[in-house]
Amino acid sequence: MTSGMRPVPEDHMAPIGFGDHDHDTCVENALTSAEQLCRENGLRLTPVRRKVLEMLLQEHRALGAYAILDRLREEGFGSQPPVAYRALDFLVRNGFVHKIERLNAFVACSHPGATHSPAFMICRKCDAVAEAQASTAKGSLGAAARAAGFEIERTVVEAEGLCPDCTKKARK
Amino acid sequence: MTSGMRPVPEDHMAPIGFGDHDHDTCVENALTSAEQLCRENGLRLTPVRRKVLEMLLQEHRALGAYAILDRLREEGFGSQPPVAYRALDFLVRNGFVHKIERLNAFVACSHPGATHSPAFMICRKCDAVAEAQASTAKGSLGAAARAAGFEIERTVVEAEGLCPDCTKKARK
DNA sequence: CTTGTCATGTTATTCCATATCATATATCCG
DNA sequence: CGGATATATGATATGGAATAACATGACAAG
Repeated sequence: MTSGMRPVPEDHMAPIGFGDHDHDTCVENALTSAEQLCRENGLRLTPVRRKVLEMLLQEHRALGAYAILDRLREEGFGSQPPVAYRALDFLVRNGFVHKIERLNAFVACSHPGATHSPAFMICRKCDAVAEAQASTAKGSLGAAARAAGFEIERTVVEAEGLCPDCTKKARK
Repeated sequence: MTSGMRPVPEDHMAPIGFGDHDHDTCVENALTSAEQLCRENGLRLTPVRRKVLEMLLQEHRALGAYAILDRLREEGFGSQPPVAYRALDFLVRNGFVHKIERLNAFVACSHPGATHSPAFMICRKCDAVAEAQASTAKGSLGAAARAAGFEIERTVVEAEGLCPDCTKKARK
């Protein structure tokens, strides 16, 4: 995704929360749009890469590299770590997937194709992950960085806590 | 640090950047104040824990658990992973040390004793780490979280980029 | 003294990640 | 077309991060 970036339409930004939605359609759409994005940008969404993206879209949770690897093996792909890591590297580099540093794990991006610095809400109970925009960090951290002479290139913002579902369950 | 928390005086907040400073004194002071904080709060800053804290204070960089472990071995402490991880756990739990998720590594806190949600600036070239305040994330992320019904308990904010020194060197 | 708690030691295992070398498959260009 | 170049996969090995599980020691409270 070195070129062809464009802001994503608002209506695609909406369903990034913990709410219910038509998951099959959601996965379908995401895969189709990923294919198109790759075509437009001369990227190769090879079978392994597509499979890994599909797996991550199926979950709305972070998957570890070895969980991914296990499933790849079941599907008849190579089963050595580099297979998963290379696919993940491609998907992360091109904005289809994000790494959750807190968990050393990966989630599908909620609105690929958009230039964005994501922020994540991670449920410590069920590992669900929701993506939001993190224009925020530019604010006071940006000021601190300017003051210190530090050049920010990338920012990781990850909030840990309880998702709506688990909050409800906890109250019972 | 379950009690006895108090805002840290402004003059202690200042030297959190990348600038030069009298390092020996800085380490000394930090250790002394850690000891006092522990005494006040009924915490035991045992030899291993003290040593680990001292090591982290010596560097102004993140150290991996195994780097720490190596040095512990040299100093005659136990050399199995749990030794380091337990000491680190204590230091993190009580606010003397922070974990840098991006690096799977640890840094000494710049102003322990203060209730704070830290933000970090991490140099991708030399691994130097500076700590700043992250009141920021409460802003737009907080709004997103409220909208989604997500209860934030902790926030990780880590900016990656080039520190002043490495920026200068890069320009040459 | 014994019971409980906290800290440490030790062994083993699991998970995360990458270096390296070999092989295959596109893609570009003469 | 055919060869050069870049990109993708396969496979082996290894290193680093993290924790589970079990045993021992130190010490304070009852």
